[in-house]
Amino acid sequence: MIQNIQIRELTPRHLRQSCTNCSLRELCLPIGLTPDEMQELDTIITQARPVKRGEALYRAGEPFKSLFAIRVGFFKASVISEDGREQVTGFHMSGELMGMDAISSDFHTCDAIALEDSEVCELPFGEIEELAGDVPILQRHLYKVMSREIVRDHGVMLLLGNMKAEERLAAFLLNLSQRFSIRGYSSSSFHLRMTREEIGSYLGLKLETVSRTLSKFQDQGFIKVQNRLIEIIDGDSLKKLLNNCQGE
Amino acid sequence: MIQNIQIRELTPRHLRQSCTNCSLRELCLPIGLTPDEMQELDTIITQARPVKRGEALYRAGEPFKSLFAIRVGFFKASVISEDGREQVTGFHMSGELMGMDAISSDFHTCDAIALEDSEVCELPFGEIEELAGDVPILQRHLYKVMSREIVRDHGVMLLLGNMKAEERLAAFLLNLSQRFSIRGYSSSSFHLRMTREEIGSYLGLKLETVSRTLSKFQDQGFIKVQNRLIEIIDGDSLKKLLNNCQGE
DNA sequence: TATTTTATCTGATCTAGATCAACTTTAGTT
DNA sequence: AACTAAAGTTGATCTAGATCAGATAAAATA
Repeated sequence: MIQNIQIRELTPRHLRQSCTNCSLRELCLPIGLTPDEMQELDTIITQARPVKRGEALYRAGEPFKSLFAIRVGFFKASVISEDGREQVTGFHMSGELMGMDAISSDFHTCDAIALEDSEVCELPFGEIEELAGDVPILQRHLYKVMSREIVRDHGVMLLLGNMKAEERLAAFLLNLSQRFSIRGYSSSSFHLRMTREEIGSYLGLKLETVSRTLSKFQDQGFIKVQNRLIEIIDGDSLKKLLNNCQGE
Repeated sequence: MIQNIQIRELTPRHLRQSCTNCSLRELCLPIGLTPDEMQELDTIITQARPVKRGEALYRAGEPFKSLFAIRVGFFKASVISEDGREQVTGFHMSGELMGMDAISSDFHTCDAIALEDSEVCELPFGEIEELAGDVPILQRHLYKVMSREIVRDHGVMLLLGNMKAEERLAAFLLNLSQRFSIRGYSSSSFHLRMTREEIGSYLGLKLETVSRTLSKFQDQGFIKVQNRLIEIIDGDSLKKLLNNCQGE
């Protein structure tokens, strides 16, 4: 089930904790560190950095220095081929870690673009790595986060390789819904931060198909669409659409 | 360029070194360990395990204990949806590491099936992890290998989301060719270990389309196809096919 | 507020690749 | 070697989604 692939360690409770500095406590790093270890982690992490809508957090080809944890906001990650075609590889929201693709070559391989005014914590990878050598739970956590990204990518491959347009859109909406819900936002009503074209790029569809399919869902009474505001009226029907493609 | 995404640290020279035990020396772990560290790594790694063609190395849902390094042979990794549709997420050959997707949840999320008689080294993850805490170069290497998998997956997304059937097949053949070449095998003549259906699953195409496209390439004089034996006659034309989709 | 510019929707076609079907070849098995 | 099952090829159709085109509508900017 594509909408369950995005397993999270975040819970609304964690999000609700006060977040005085840019610590990862509330973000994406493990519960279970000692106060000392926490302290050390905090010293590594630089001040929160704002990224305005439309700005790049990093771009493919830039040298890799840090991972980034999204504190608030919304990003797209995409690979651009030389002729300018864009493949969106993911949409990322608060509490998620970006930039792991860059570890392998020491250069970023994607662009990361803010789709709304955002704030990130910079995690200098060298220092994180060093600390991880001393703090097994942190090391383990990094492996898990990277592994989760791999699992997520496999889910997208399944979607792109096997699903029909309606199934892709349904999976996409349910996945967003679930992720907003986990962060304490409404699961039934949310604002799309991306264009139809970006959705299409992610789902391997043209923007017209995205638009048409959303309209169709609206006609069927599954959702209500007002430009980028989505209201999910009948999530069960959306899920059924997905099951048709997976469960017998 | 899809065929360049698979960056490797292996060189034919490494492969040609004698390989007395199942050590990772020749496989996929870093050059640069001290003899002592090597020693320690060797003690962790259990005896080479044979996997017969058709057998599963592991299956989705099984508890995760170890990563596997392919010593010799060829595997496919795939996610199976409940209705039985298969999405092949990758083909893996000697020197590659499998099972990293399982770290996130402690359960395997893919099936790994041998496509020819193979041999793997089992790397108990708990112990590897522990050793990595003491051996920064090993730790770094693990991060890199996982990151590389993420990059590879993004390449597949680009392929599935943006490319036409001919482009996909061309990318696929060139990628295989390159990987065989790196391992000291011919880059211009190789045996496909997988069925047309498995190729299709990986590339998001039906087996008929795979078959037809291979025939077309043969008619155009790009390749020679004799069942599963592929001979690349005009690799430049294949590359040009790819450039059409990427370079302007 | 007026004016661009950019995003979205919807209809009318077109087409790449899926689907259906029949046949051939290869590989396993007795 | 004969037999069976599995894999591959090729042709004929069909269709989901792409493409092309024009009309709105929203958002950014002057």
